[in-house]
Amino acid sequence: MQSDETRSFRELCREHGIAMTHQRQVLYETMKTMHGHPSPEEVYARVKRKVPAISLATVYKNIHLFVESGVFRKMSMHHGSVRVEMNGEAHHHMVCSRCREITDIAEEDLGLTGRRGSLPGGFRVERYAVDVIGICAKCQSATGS
Amino acid sequence: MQSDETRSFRELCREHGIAMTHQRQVLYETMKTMHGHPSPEEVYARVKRKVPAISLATVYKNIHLFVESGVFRKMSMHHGSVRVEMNGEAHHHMVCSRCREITDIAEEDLGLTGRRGSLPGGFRVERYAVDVIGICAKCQSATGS
DNA sequence: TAGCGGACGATAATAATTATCCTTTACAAT
DNA sequence: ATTGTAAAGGATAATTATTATCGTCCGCTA
Repeated sequence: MQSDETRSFRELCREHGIAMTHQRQVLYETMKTMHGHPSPEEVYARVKRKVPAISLATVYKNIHLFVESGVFRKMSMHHGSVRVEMNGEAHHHMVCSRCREITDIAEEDLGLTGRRGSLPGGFRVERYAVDVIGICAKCQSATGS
Repeated sequence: MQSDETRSFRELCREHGIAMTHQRQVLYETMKTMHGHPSPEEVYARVKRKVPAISLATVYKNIHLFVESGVFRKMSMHHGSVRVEMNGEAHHHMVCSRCREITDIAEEDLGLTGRRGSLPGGFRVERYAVDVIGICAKCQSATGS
């Protein structure tokens, strides 16, 4: 007997040309429930609850695999470590230069219009990653500045 | 006797409230001559030619000090290590997702229009940091893809 | 279901950065 | 100019994040 989740994950793996394993499935489903920009260590801690014997190396290897095969997106990092993007919508980031907190902002709320097509030097554009650097509301009220 | 450079660096230090040392002066003047986004190791290698006894730790400590006190700007990193921005003009970055090379692009060449003022959540905007993710010309011709 | 290549787990190794600790220097007050 | 003190430098140990290695085991195709 095979659950719906397992069946669809098996298909997802096939689409992306990777083998389906128990660890990968738990990893994938755990990550899907996480919000924000989890670090490998945070993912590891969560997955360990379901698969206690899992190795941190496996978490790293599969996060990379997911990113390379396009299952998840790696975000441009302002944290000190690799982070994965759990928000599937087109969006960008507001980075507080004081407390380093990173908040998502929807692309339409940003009101940015970029030139599509090609850029100087024959660079082929895949996507834009915009970081808005500034001061978040919390830090503004904290110091009054 | 004191050279003009030394005199002005002494002033710079005073303005930023930091002590003036020989190592700091050489570090500062060396970095000013470097282009692109040098890594601490690269800066270290260069400075070593002038001050062979300098320690890598000193380079790190002072790069941080320069960034914190506003002498130089830290760039959002897509390299694996901390980089300092040596281009004073308003510009953004094109990041090759294949070879990781980062090239500057002038703000006007990017042709983006941003909404100034405040964003959702009361976030006060200081500046935008745009990374254009894509494939550079070299990697395009290398694989033909 | 057999066989093989890839995946897993444990852990060593590496890279980047930071902390420690002792010596030396810069700077302000004398 | 002299000196006291806090900060800076140098050497290196420690830490953190990540990757490589390697023997064993499992998923997938024939």
